[in-house]
Amino acid sequence: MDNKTIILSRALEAFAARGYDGVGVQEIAAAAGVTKPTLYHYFGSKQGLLTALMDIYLEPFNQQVAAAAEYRGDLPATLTALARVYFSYAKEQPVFYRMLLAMSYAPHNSEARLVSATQQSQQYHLVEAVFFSAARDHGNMRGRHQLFAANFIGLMNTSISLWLNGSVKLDDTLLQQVVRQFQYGIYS
Amino acid sequence: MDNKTIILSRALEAFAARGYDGVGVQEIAAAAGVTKPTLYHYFGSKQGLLTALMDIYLEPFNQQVAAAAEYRGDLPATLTALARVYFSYAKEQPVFYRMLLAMSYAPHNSEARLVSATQQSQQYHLVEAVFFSAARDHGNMRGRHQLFAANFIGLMNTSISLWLNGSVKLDDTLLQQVVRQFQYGIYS
DNA sequence: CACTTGGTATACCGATCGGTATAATACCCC
DNA sequence: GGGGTATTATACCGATCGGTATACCAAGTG
Repeated sequence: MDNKTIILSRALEAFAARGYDGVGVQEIAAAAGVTKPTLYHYFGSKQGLLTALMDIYLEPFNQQVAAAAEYRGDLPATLTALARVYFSYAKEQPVFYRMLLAMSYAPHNSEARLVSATQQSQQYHLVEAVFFSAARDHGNMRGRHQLFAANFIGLMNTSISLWLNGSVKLDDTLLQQVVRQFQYGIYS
Repeated sequence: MDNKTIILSRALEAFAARGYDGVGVQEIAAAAGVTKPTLYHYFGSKQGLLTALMDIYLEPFNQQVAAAAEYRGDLPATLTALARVYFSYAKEQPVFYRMLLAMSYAPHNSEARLVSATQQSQQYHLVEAVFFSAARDHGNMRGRHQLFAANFIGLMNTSISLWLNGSVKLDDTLLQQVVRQFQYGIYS
């Protein structure tokens, strides 16, 4: 691994463990076995380092979500596909997902939030679009896309959060439970 | 208002807006119109300031939750009462609730998380106990108390989060929706 | 009056913050 | 071998970090 990759890896670990504001650039450089100017050569700034992290890890995730979010008339199937993408990505990149969760709920004016907001809202809109399309087939859902999207993503993140803490197994059983739990409440 | 109260108030605003790590003690003192030694006279440390904030705001909240979490054989009624407490408290103390949400999802080793963890887990256990008791009447719930508690609190927080961003109205209609959305998924 | 007590300010501490100017390497292409 | 280009380290910047030693001052108490 070259230094650039090592820096990214150590930065991710540190940010996920103690938060963007809780970690100094110096510390990341030391953990990566380089000095600060090396880090600044590659990323320009602390914010640039976080942006690079988000770009690298979030892009493939967003693509998978976009693919799973294509609504073809079967809402349960679409939701299951979406949950499968979320669960499998969390299992693939647990450390990054930890950081992502913290940033989703970080204060609105924090530096970390500003960097992550754009790309995360993309995902949100993709999920929202699913419910917007599905409203053609389920009239009683109309006007509640935003709430549904937020609730569905929230439910998935709750399970992933429990899994990250070692409280549950993130398997197909739980996935079906999440989809069912959410779905039954929709039609009411 | 005396200086102690002013400091607490300004600290809450700052922490909620930019996070515990993102705000310096100096800045809080300046916003309160005092100097650092005054702040340290009352709270001893930055962590002490956060602890004082959590104690003051969380104690009445926890008491209300404890009262609402008494299960008397009617699960829908208990959940509705719980949601009512959460919603009304969020409306009463929106700035504090913002800070609380951020801390719930903050990285595990961050200073802010360590301070807030104890008191927040109290609430979590209260809600979990509701489902544990309800499992006597609804056998199919058995063994899933933790997941149910996390999901229910998560659903409420999602709504409150949307409300804090001005996306939804936090009224009785939404409250019923949350309870129903959650409830229908339980019995499956 | 003398004396304590709680609250506040001036001025300072060492450490760390994010960031950089400069220069020395190491490598590749000519 | 020469000339770039990319990568790295030494050493430093001003600012801010959390925290404190000291002393002043107002209010209450004997």
